[in-house]
Amino acid sequence: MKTYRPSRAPCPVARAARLLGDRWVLLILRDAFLGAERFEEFVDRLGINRAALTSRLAILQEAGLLRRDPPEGKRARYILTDKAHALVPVFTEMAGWSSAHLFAEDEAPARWPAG
Amino acid sequence: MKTYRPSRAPCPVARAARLLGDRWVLLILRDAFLGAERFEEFVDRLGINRAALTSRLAILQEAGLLRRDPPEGKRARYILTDKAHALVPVFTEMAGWSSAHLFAEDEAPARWPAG
DNA sequence: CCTTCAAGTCTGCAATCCAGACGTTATGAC
DNA sequence: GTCATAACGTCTGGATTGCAGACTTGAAGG
Repeated sequence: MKTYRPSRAPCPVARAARLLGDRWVLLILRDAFLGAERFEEFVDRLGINRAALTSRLAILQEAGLLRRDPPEGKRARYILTDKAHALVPVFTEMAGWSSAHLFAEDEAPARWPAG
Repeated sequence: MKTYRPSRAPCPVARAARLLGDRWVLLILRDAFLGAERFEEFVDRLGINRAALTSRLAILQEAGLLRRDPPEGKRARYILTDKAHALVPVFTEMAGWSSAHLFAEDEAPARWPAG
């Protein structure tokens, strides 16, 4: 199981990259911003393998971006913390850049956040 | 060798995640923004494996973020394209969030961009 | 021609990924 | 209460990806 050892590099980009430089972490956060909270919900929406999801959820909890409610037991919800909500502008910038540069002219990027 | 198949998801975050959801890609772009241009320079600064660097440079060229000069042959420089320069605000937001949330109170984040 | 350096390539091994099966505990229907 | 179902993981085996470090190749300098 993949675990999280936070970076101690003095460069903030390097620290962020250790956490955010992972496809699943970015997609899980995206879906969490869009309202996903439960384990099965992430599995269904992302098509992620269950073991991979388990490890990413653990990483995000260790990093303080998700809180498990309840902390033990089944049927938990994964709730975004303030620290995670502070990431919204990063995602917004990323979505803006992506919409401008990763889509062909005849393609319409979906809005983010959705709504 | 890891190759780049761009995402065709309609969600811009999903497309960006395919490209930027990789620790090395983020760090290579960071160093390129800070002036790195040559293969050995990235190896020395990042401690990245040469094969891994080769694959990431190929991905960044396919994605249109780096241009190889000259296109063939040895002793090349890797130059950021306009598309890559447009990513600077994403890195700035990311560095701001990281500085605010990934550093303890008694730690001083290095500035980014450096200077 | 000989050396050095830049820019990869190759090899072998370790970590990670995924599909899919399985286990366990809550929850709701009756 | 008890039975069925759903939620939340764990486990296994095989494929893919990753890395360290040695090797290769071509250009430049002397």
